[in-house]
Amino acid sequence: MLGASNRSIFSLMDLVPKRHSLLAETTAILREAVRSGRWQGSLPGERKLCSQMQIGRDTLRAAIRQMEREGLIAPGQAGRRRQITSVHSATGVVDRSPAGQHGVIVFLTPHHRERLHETLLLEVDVLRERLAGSGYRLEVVTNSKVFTLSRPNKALEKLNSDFPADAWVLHQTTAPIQRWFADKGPPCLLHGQPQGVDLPAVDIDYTAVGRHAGGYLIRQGHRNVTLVRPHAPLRGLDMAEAGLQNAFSKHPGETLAPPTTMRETESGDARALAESIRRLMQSPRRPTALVLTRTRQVLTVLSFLATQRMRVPEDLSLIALDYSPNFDYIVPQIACYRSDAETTARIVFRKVLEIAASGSAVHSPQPLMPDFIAGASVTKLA
Amino acid sequence: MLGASNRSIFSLMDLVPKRHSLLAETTAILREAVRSGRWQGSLPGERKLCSQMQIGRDTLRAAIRQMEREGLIAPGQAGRRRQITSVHSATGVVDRSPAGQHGVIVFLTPHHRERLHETLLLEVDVLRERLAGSGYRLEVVTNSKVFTLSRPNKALEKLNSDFPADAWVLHQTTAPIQRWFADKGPPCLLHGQPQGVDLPAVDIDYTAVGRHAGGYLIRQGHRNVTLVRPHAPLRGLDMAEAGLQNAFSKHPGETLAPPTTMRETESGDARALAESIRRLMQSPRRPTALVLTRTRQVLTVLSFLATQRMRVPEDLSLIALDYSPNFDYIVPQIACYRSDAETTARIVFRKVLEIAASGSAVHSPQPLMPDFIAGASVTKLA
DNA sequence: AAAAACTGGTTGGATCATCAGACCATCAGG
DNA sequence: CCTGATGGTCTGATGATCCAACCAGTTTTT
Repeated sequence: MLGASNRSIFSLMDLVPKRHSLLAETTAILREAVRSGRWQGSLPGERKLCSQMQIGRDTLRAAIRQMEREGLIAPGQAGRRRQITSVHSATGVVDRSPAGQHGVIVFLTPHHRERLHETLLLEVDVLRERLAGSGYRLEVVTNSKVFTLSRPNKALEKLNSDFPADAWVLHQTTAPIQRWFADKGPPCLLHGQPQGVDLPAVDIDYTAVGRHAGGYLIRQGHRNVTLVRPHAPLRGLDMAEAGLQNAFSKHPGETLAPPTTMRETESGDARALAESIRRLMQSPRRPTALVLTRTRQVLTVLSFLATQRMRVPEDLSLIALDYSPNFDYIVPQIACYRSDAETTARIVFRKVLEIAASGSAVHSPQPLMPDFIAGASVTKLA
Repeated sequence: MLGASNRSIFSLMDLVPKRHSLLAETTAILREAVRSGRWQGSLPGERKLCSQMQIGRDTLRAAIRQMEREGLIAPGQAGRRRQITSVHSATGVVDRSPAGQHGVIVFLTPHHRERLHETLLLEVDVLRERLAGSGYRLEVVTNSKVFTLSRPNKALEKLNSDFPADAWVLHQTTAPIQRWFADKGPPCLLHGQPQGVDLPAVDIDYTAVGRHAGGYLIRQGHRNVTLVRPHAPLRGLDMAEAGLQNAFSKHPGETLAPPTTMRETESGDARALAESIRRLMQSPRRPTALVLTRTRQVLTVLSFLATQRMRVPEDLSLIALDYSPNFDYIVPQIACYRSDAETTARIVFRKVLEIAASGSAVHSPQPLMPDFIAGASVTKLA
């Protein structure tokens, strides 16, 4: 008997207390009330309603805004009461996650699973761990064709029926995918920048990062800078580019030429990037510093420069807008922007849990700002 | 009934959302855990507990204070763990709860979680995913002090009582840890080489890898080779070293000087490794090729050589016994040995499931053999 | 026996959800 | 036209929660 003493009947899951959001509860109750035809035609006034529900007006309005998004209530007009548009529940948003039952969250990413960025990999793992503690299972869908199709609706419907989930986490998704989810898709959280849709999102403030990097390079004396970005049409990249441009255009006391942008080929191939860098370094407008948006670009550029017997930062400065633990193993320490995977995972976890439980969530109040690591890969010019 | 009046069937109560307090939930959960005899004698430390429960320390302490008032827990004393006063049914009465009960598997690794090798990270995630599908939860214990202690028994006992698990996966564990588990520890699976104990293990055949690498270098004309290994006393490293030596000593028709070995400093610091490489390259027995056992060494060596305007493979050939997806982004493609994380995870999954269910498992018949990727980082000498 | 690590206790400052109050422009109805 | 109700927006206050320190003891490790 003693030999079996270590067998545990306890799961760590038992230890994780459930977090409740007043907003989520409010939304659920309000949705049910509208759906069951409690009010005909229009809602009571906000002030009266929140006194009835014993909640603040902000909370009530957040819940109402959410239902507007779901199409249950028409957008409000000043002076008039809100109109109820539909009595039947849109997409059957039933009350979810009765205690003990297992829910499913799907994480959708364009990358191959084996090629997932280590920070993202860690984030997914932490997320999976936490979700398991709250009774949810995380499915990771990688390398789906929905990212390559120009008209992905059919594929998305199929994907959605293949993976019936309580909520989706959409990582680096394109505009058409986001639009489909916003229109008729299941509850979801954007892990990346929204592109013309109104969906809850969690992401880094790439504009601020780009601007900071630009300011730093300017202070270090760099006037000829090139940003290297992947081919993908992601808004985060646009923001980084805009932030960088902004830093150069708004620089006081001196008129600076705007930084240039180099787009990678669609394949993201290392050899192709190396060839582009070679041409760039031989061009008349040879930059003194590169702003890299992906950690893999750091490896490619660094190793390519080595083959040309060029040194970082003497011959070319590098600054990365992303971070990888591998940077710590590179000898001229790479100047970069580091965000904590566990922190991000925790935020995503809370939001996605709320979304899975209530159907949607309030929008993130403030974007994440990573820490700047001043490495030795940027040299100070005279 | 149909003729019922206009009088509303709705009560105002329906509209009032419930307010939950995290503190109340926490107290309830904690109380139940103590009452059911989850921990014997004393509670885990506050910091560990709140990380497990995913709550702040203040919240946890408030809950504990409440239970002190109830008399379930003795008042705390600085320096000592909290004692459970109400000893209730300490007998291992296994209340076989309904099906679907979660088991717990613990994955023990010496590395920081943020520094986990990407292949291992992927493997852990796949393992967690599969285990979740079989009703098990994977807990990852990283950076534990049991790896640095010369006599870790006490710490292991504490660890074991803090994490009651059905089975353990021991990644890169030292001999004393393995001995403790073999003697009185719970069921476990070694993810790495056994060191003087008889425990089920899953690992790569590093002897074969080392021998193959040696043979390949010899065929490419290299006669002066150095193996770079971390400081850790792991048998896998010894095996790789022995395999390499073996290839050189058994080479037919020619008597070769045995390859040398370079041990990293204990910290595994990039700058320290770079300094060692510098000395090595200036020594009279300057090697023509390095055999690297860790992927991070590839990054450090590569980037350090670049600072010296030395090129790979013209000035120094590199071959890695390990693999990282990042190698694909390095321009002279790194010769390396790649093993599939998903395959490894599948094997570990099956074994650990067997161990968790039965307490032991048959020993693995065949060790894993990774694929050799013939990269351009090894040059052919005359 | 000294050093290091861990323990409960305490503090101050952050963030966030929520609330309450105020102001405004708009609209309906007299 | 006036008046009151309505949605839209802003402010500051508050409490729950978290986090990073620091402290003074105790245990563990060397």
